[in-house]
Amino acid sequence: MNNMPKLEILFELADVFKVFGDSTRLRILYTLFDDERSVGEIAETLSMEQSTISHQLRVLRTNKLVKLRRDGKQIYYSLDDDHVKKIIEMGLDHVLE
Amino acid sequence: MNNMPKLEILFELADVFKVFGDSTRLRILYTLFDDERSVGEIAETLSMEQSTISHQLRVLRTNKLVKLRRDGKQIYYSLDDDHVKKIIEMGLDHVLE
DNA sequence: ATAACATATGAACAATTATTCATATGTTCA
DNA sequence: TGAACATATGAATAATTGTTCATATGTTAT
Repeated sequence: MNNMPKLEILFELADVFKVFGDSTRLRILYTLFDDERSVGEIAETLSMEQSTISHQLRVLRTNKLVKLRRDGKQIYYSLDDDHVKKIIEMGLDHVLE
Repeated sequence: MNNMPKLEILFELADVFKVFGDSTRLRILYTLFDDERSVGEIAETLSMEQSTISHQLRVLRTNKLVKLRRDGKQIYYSLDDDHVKKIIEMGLDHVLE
């Protein structure tokens, strides 16, 4: 895999890593590691403002890292992709070595 | 792997992803995928200022993604870690799917 | 229809960061 | 020693971004 991807792909790639490059978003993703959670549950778990969580969930959704399901008044978010866990664990390997 | 790491680790993890979250740094890393290169070679390959490359190499070095070797006037950089390729390829998988 | 609740959104602000320019440091060779 | 070259560094600037506050949208039950 020695060929540099096209610039356009590189920008997308950088954007994906940018999404992982924020501790709030990482915490949200970890909250969703096992199960779906509503926005309120996530906010309470992390002791952060509902608005902050909602904004960041939008970033995660735009980048296809989480998906959502509406159930009545609540909206439940869950991981959208198996890559998510793998990418995080790869990064963790690097950090912990 | 359902346990959320300590906050301190999460910050470090976010920092690592932040490093990958910039297209210039990704391009530099790709330039080093196969072989070491001097700062000047990298700058010329990417058609970017020597100073820009040097600044970003420092970021990469601080985060242990590249290492360096001096040879005369030139300094040759190379990937420091097998994780680097793997993390990038994981991200690329996500982008390309 | 209206109240109560859950979530999303827009504007504003503070903080971070990538790049450039100018210059400093370090190395080689005459 | 001094000139030429390679790389690093500091300051300045422009752009991006995370959070908060206030409010809008959407849903349920009465």
